Amino acid sequence: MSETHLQDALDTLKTTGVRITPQRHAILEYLIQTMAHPTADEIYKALEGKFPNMSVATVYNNLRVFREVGLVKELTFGDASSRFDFVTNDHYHMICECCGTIVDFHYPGLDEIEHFASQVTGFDVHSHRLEIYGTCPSCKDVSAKVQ
Amino acid sequence: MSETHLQDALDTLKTTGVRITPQRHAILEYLIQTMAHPTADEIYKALEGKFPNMSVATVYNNLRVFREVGLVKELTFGDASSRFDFVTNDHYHMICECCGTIVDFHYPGLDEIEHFASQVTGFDVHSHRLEIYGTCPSCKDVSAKVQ
DNA sequence: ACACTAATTATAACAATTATAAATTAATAA
DNA sequence: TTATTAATTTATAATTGTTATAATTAGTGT
Repeated sequence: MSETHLQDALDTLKTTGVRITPQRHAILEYLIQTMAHPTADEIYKALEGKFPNMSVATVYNNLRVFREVGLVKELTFGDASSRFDFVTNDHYHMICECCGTIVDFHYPGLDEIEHFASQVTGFDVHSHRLEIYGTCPSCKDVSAKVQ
Repeated sequence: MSETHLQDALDTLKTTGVRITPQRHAILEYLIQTMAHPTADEIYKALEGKFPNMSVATVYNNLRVFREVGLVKELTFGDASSRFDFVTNDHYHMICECCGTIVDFHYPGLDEIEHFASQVTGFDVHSHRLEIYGTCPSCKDVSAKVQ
């Protein structure tokens, strides 16, 4: 399954005329395999073993390329650095305000609100972004024990 | 109307034990009056005339204070700097991907999806964030003319 | 008006990201 | 397969948004 994701991604690069370098291959592979919505620096550190000479700039450059081609989404929260998410089917993010964990969940698209907003504002709608914030089960446990 | 907003905000500061300084007064006033969802730097520049000696740090510090007290929301998009929004009643943001304009629109809360997500993930839900991206009417006009 | 403490200022530090230029390399066609 | 060429990587410096620090200033309750 993640194999086909990788293959599809590589095909996308090919058809859009983006060269497939070992670094790009590795970054994509890592993004697809991880569940962690990593930062650029985390990706950089994760691939340090395989590519001791890789520059941080390469990670940033390629994440930008992937985003432009639509393979990757950039998530910006309040904190310092962006997180990156390989684009699969539609899903939203539930974020723990205590420990920062991000969990994916699926929900039917919010067409209704998109349509409403378009009517009210006169904008053409392209996309939307939704995140839900709360406390994850394990942080709930911890705070229960502390009390 | 914005008068009462300001008064309410000052009351909130008083009851939470946050000192009311001329700088804080001015920042709040500016945030309430503007429709522009400004960045910290824009606020700083807007108040330069009134407070020639004010430091950027003061703007950042006070925006953090206001956020902690619940008077202000911090909006982080893909671009470099955060934008700040005085909290009134619930509204969402429609953002033009062409020129960056942010327009508010009202919509009944998304309780259903919050509840669903809570069920699926086991999180306690605190809040959510929704933005819709598109093209504003004036950018549509421009691109129509160019063609 | 005084004292106490928090807030402001000026400055430096920091951290994420981007720009630059030289060296390398993937893709293409001969 | 090899030569060519333009894209990519690397190393480094620069930039920018934001935060920390320490000294000075100024609100607020008495």
